Formats: sequence, C-alpha cells, structure tokens
Amino acid sequence: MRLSDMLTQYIMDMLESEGNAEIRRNELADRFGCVPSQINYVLTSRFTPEQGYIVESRRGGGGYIRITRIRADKSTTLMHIINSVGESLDNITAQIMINNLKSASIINDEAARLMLSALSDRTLSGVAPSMRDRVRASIFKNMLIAII
Amino acid sequence: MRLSDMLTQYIMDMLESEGNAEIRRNELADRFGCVPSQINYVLTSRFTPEQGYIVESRRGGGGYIRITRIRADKSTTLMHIINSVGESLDNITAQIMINNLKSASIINDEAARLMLSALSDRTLSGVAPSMRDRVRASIFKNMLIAII
DNA sequence: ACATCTTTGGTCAGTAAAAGTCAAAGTCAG
DNA sequence: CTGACTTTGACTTTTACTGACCAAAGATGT
Repeated sequence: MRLSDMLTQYIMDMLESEGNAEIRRNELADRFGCVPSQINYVLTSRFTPEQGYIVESRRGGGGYIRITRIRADKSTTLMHIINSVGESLDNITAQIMINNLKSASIINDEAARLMLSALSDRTLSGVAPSMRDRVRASIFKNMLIAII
Repeated sequence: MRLSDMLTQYIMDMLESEGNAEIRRNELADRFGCVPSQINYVLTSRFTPEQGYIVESRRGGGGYIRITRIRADKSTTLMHIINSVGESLDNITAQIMINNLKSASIINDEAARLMLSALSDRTLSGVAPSMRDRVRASIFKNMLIAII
C-alpha cells in the first residue's frame, strides 16, 4: 500500500473517531518514516476544500495542522428543504424540488428517479385523494431524512 | 496462441477466481515479455463496457489497473422482483428484498436507504391501515421500475 | 521592548514510478 | 492483395516522494 494512502487512512480514521484531526507534522512524518513534506503532499492532494475538508495550521512552538471535514451543503440544504415542506405536498412542487436537488448535485440521477417515481400520482393512486398530498409530504421528508 | 489471447485468458482467469482483477501494467507486460502498451490494446479490444467490463486505473507510483465484470442481470433481477410482488407488500418483506438487492450490489446504499424510508410504517402512517400494504407495494414496484 | 535563537510548518523543483496515446510496422484470414 | 487485427516503441501525462531552502510563531536572554 502506498505511503500517501496510509497517511490518508490514518487521518481519515482520526476524523472518523474524533470528528476532527489535529496532527504535528514532524511527529507524523517520523511515525511513518517519511519526510515532513510528504504530509503536505497528502493534505493538498486528498484533503482539499473541493473534497470537503478544511486544513488549518500554525507554525512555531506548539504548532499543529488541523483537518476538519465540512459536511456543508448536503445536510444543510436537505434540512432546509425538509423544514420547508409542511404537512402537505403536491406532485408538481415535489418534482421541482427533486430536480433542484439534482441540479445542485446533492442527489444523483438514480436517487432522483427513485423519488420522482415514489411520489408520482400514479404510484399513490391507491391513497384516498384527501390524504394523497399528506402522504406524499411524509414520504418525501422521510426519504430526505434517510440520506442526510 | 496469440499474445492478446493469452493476456485475455490470464485476466479472465483472474476474474473467475477472484471476482475482480487488479494488475500492474509493467509487471504483467514483463511476465508475458511484451511491451506495456500491449496490455492497453487487450483491454480496449476485449474488456470494453459493451463486453460487460469496467476498467479503472491509476497512474503514478503504486499505480494499477483494475478490471471488473459488470453484472448484466440488473434489469433481469429487478423485473423478477417486480413480478414477484403482488398487490400487497408488508414492511418486513420489503426490507428483506431491499437488503437482498443491496447485498447483490444491484442498488447502492443510498438507494436502499431511500427505499426503506419511503416504505416504512412510520412514513405511511397517514395511509389507512387497510390500504397500507397495497400502497407500499405500489411505491416499491414503481421505484424499481424507475431504476431499471 | 527588542533582538536573537529555536521550533514548527510551507513551498517548490526535481526525480522516479506508474499508466496512456498514437501511429507505424507486422501478421493473417479470405 | 487487402483490410482488419496485432504488436511495438517512442513520447506524454499523471501521481508519488524527497530534500533543500523559506517563513512564521513561540521562547529566551538582555
């Protein structure tokens, strides 16, 4: 296994268990028997903002490198939508919302199709018309909650 | 026997026994005493998506080429399940079916969670109990149809 | 306060280790 | 003979790793 993969793993594990990872560059390099700049390589290649991470650091005595995961958009956006949907939801509105989520790359094409299909009037034809929009709201919100 | 046929055989055998084949291009070329690009030729001529394979690779130190066989039976399996579900479907059965689809890698984790959530009793609590299992069957079948 | 270490981390360019591309040359069935 | 398939190798691109040198922040002595 590659050095960079092992370092990545190490940091990911730390993030997993602690929520954020704070390391000392030299110490880590020492433990893995590599040059300190290797740490920077791993950080710039695998923990970029595009990949959802923030890296902060400080030099001098007591210096550190802190890596934090940003779960930003997805959960925030989903929560926002869940809160905006009340007790009732019509099919057209649901379609618009789902397409918006897809355009924003928060859900993929398959998820979008699953949702659209689950919420369509045809699928819900067995539900009493008076309850249909309420059931649709329930299904939609619960599906979103499931993928937060 | 042709070089490309021997290489094809080698990779197929690997797929057969391991499920997927991960190779190092130079190493393999070396073993067969040919130029590395011969491997690429074999991959592009015999392991294309049309022929049911996915080829992933990575350059640089520690690079690799991974060949995986695509399961062509996705739609077949889905159709089978759709046909096996009648007018009514209870929650437990739905959960089992969804987990089976996931274990068989026919749907991913996100799709599984979406479905499980959409079909749960809690989500469908607004549907009259007498209709609930019928609505569940409808949603389930329509979701599966959407991803065929 | 200030100047001067000392202790960190940062940058960058160079080297090496893969895999990818493409076109020319070779082979072979029809 | 011809056209499609194979094989080769020179050149390209991407990724990994290292080391020398740089920059910043704390520590210390005056």
